[in-house]
Amino acid sequence: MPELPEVETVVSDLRRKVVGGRIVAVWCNWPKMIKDYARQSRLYVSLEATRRFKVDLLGESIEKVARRGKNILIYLSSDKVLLIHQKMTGHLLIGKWRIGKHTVVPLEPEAVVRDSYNHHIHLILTLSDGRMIALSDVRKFAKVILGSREQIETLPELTGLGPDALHSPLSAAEFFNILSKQRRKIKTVLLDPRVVAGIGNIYSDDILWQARIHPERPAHDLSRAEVTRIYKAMRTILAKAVALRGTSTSDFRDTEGKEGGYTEYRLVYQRTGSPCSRCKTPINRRVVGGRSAHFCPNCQRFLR
DNA sequence: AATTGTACCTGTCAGC
DNA sequence: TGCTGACAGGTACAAT
Repeated sequence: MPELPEVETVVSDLRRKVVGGRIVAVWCNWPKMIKDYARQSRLYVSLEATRRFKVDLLGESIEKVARRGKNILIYLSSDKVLLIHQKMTGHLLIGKWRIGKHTVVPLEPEAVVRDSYNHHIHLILTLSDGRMIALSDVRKFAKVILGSREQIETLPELTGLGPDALHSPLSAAEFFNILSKQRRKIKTVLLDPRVVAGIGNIYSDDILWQARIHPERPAHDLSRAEVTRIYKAMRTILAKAVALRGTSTSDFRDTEGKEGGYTEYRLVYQRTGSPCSRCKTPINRRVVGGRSAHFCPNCQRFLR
């Protein structure tokens, strides 16, 4: 779920609310979400590693928070870093809960109480002032990795990331050079974090609609003018979505349980059948690279 | 080497 | 009402 704007929203919340905090307790009821930095691709983590994860976090202070693609990096004292990836349905919430034997009961804030996320909280870091950072995830795809700064920053999923879709100094000309090496469909290429980091299914659809490019056009066939349109759309749409604190088409919420404001400005994502806001042609949906693509068959023609 | 398919999970919703 | 299948924001790895 969370794409660049949603992760950026969560990161800005963390910076404002928990930097300076000290971790005094760690609770987890889904050990598989804790990955070993040395074997981060392996599914299973030993009980020993889980125990060490908790012990290593105790007493650590949160010094700064950064975003790398869709990864959240929480820099701690003692030269440690906690990496969190929310994947499809992860939510980072800040509040207070009562941790029972089998349930987590929210004490505050009010906004979170009404939502079902409490039932899917699997990790809680308690700060010394009593507030908690909770990671909720219905589908349990989210992952966390704890290691030294060196260990985390050299993880292949970070070193292998392409330039940041919003904040990298990447120029339109450089973007053209990158895309000219890709024979895959442009929609698939935009979704590949090793090519460009931060774009997911919502914004890839909106970017391609804004740029008037069919999602199945091979990336290397795009002209300089077409790539420039994609580049400009990528920057403006992501900046707008960040300013509006993300999209809640599905269930994205910020750390207080509030929805994002970009939802009503969506151009095509999940608007199948609705009239295109440029030409009134009904929006199409088609599976591209295993993901659903929404586009205007008139504005975004395959042949130009 | 590049590209496509599969796995990881649970929930919701449409259709019968 | 209950069942079945499609679909949901991501990405690493296996298979081709």
